[in-house]
Amino acid sequence: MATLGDVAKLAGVSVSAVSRVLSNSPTARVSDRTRELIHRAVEELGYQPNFAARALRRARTNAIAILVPDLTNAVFAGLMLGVNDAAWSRGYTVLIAREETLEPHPELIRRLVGEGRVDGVLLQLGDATDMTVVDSLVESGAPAILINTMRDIPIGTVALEDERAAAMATQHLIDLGHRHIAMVGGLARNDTAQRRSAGYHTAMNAAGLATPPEWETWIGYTPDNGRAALQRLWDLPEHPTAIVAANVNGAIGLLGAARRAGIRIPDELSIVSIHDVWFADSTGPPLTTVRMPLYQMGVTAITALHERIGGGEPRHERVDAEPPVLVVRESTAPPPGTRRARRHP
Amino acid sequence: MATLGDVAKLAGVSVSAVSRVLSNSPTARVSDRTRELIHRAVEELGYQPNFAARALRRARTNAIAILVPDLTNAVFAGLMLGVNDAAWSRGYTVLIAREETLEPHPELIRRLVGEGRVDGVLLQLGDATDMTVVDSLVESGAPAILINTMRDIPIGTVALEDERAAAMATQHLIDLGHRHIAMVGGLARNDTAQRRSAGYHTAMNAAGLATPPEWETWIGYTPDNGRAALQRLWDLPEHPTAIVAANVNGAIGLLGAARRAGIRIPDELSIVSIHDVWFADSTGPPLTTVRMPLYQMGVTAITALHERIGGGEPRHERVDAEPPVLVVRESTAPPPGTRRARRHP
DNA sequence: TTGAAAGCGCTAACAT
DNA sequence: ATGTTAGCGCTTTCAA
Repeated sequence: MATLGDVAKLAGVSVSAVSRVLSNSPTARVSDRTRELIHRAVEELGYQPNFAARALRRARTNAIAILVPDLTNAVFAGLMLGVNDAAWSRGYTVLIAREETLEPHPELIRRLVGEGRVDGVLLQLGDATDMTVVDSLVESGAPAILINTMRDIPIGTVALEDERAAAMATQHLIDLGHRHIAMVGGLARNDTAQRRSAGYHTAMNAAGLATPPEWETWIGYTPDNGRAALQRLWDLPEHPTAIVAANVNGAIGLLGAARRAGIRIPDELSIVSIHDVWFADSTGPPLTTVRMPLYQMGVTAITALHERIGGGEPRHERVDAEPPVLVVRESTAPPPGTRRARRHP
Repeated sequence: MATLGDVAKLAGVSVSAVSRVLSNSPTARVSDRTRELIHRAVEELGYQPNFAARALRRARTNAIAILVPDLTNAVFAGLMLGVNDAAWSRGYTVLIAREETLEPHPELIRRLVGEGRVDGVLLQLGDATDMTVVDSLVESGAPAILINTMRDIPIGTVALEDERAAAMATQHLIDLGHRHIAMVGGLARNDTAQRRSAGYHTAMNAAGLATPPEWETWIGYTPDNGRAALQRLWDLPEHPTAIVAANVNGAIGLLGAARRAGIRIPDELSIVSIHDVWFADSTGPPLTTVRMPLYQMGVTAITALHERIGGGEPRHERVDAEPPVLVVRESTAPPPGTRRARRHP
């Protein structure tokens, strides 16, 4: 590999001249002739700056890491897209790690940031994540952004309009004529779960509908959790006619469990979920969802991290430039007994 | 951040002693007392070796990159899992990039490897990828492994048992009694598409069944491609009663197109796909698939890349320790007219 | 067994 | 406008 020195020698100038030209800072005053010479030499040698040397010298790697609990989660995939695009366009490369990879969370972060492998970290907490991570992150002072989180801590956070999305989903069911609507939520300690629950309650209250506590589950966002939630709801003496699923993965579990239990969707039970995924129109039946601006959240997270790395104060951002949108498919319909009447009023 | 020098000073020894202890090479002979002193100092200062300095000195980053055409593809997600686990357990961090990120493929790779950001690259070619990439990769001499590829080129490759999987899928349909079986394949220049086609033909020939060329499409692996393929097959005077989809994403498109066209699955048309994804049991109807060892392929790819980085010759690996397995769900059934008879012989 | 010292390739302050 | 030079933090001869 050619080095700066090689280029300098070939061009017949000093290394600092080459460095100045290549990092073309506006303050660097170089004659056109020299610049020309250098560019020619760079071309001829196929010179590429050495990443490690540069990183060592500048104490900056221009790399960031994103830590997610689950690489196969389609919701995170949407997020990743935005993160990736925004990161690369700002000159960052993206390092990816699954949580519990190799070592517990705080060690991982300490290693990544402490060894100077990355300039900052994007962190999507999982249900299983030990919450002390956040404390140790705060303590470490490393530039980091918590994704899908909105909490008053001295780390940056970005979150979606969860409450609004849940209210929209709930309202859609109310508009269809449902009065018995359940909420299949996330873990109670998860702050998105809290906000989505709040949105559900807001919409229900506004419509004057009851929300008995046994109609709200707090099990989690996975397909398995969704299955468990349906089980629990169906063990109740009275069943809801519709469900708001706080997460699309849970909704998919719900769908599978309903199929196995012989519950017809949407005839007997309507389901609407928060988060849209690309295969939502191929589930059985195609799932009605509220699409969230995940790509945009990825972009916002990188922007925030970039600022933080540059020395900015931690901020708490809500991604609201693009509103949630209801995508009506075939998993929602008027409640049993009212269909015909409503369809042909 | 504490440096080696800080540790040395605190321990009252030289930096070289510290370096030797921390990189604990077997040849390094250090007294127990010194070692003890050093460890204590490391502990006290919370020392972490600087990544850039080490990389500069050793001309090794212990990072690898994986380039995929599409971050949201669930098939690649399965692969990523294996790659990630295997990489971290060997001490590599994983850098991820979507193809066309920022710049065309060869530049990207040149930058990643040429600047010494990573020690090697894992590359999943996409349908849209310019094939000159491979040439320029070969020419560059950078350690790289082509995933899902089996070609006689001086770069390592790893591939699955595509032919076998396609034959299994086809045989499943034959066993159900189908005689008119179509193949919805990938692009002809894609070598997995060729192998899957071959498997289909093998099974069909062995059963003495006809494979008219118009019953084999070569459009591509995406859901859209799947929709287009169904369209084309249904424009034919005679329809197949079953389809082997060379890729699960295409199969999902097929499912959607069938639903929209009012074709009942599996009653009128059976569909089986290659590659299983986690939501395959929630599609409408749940999709019969042939599951491939994607995780294992990721592990194999990292192993091969690691060897290559260590100076080994490029090898061409087939991932066959774990055979493909047929996962029968509800998208396949005996052909129309034969169901009752076969179910109750 | 331990230490001194020479760089790895680059940037930036300083000198010319 | 251009060149010289001192490190960034680490590994690794070489000497003691």
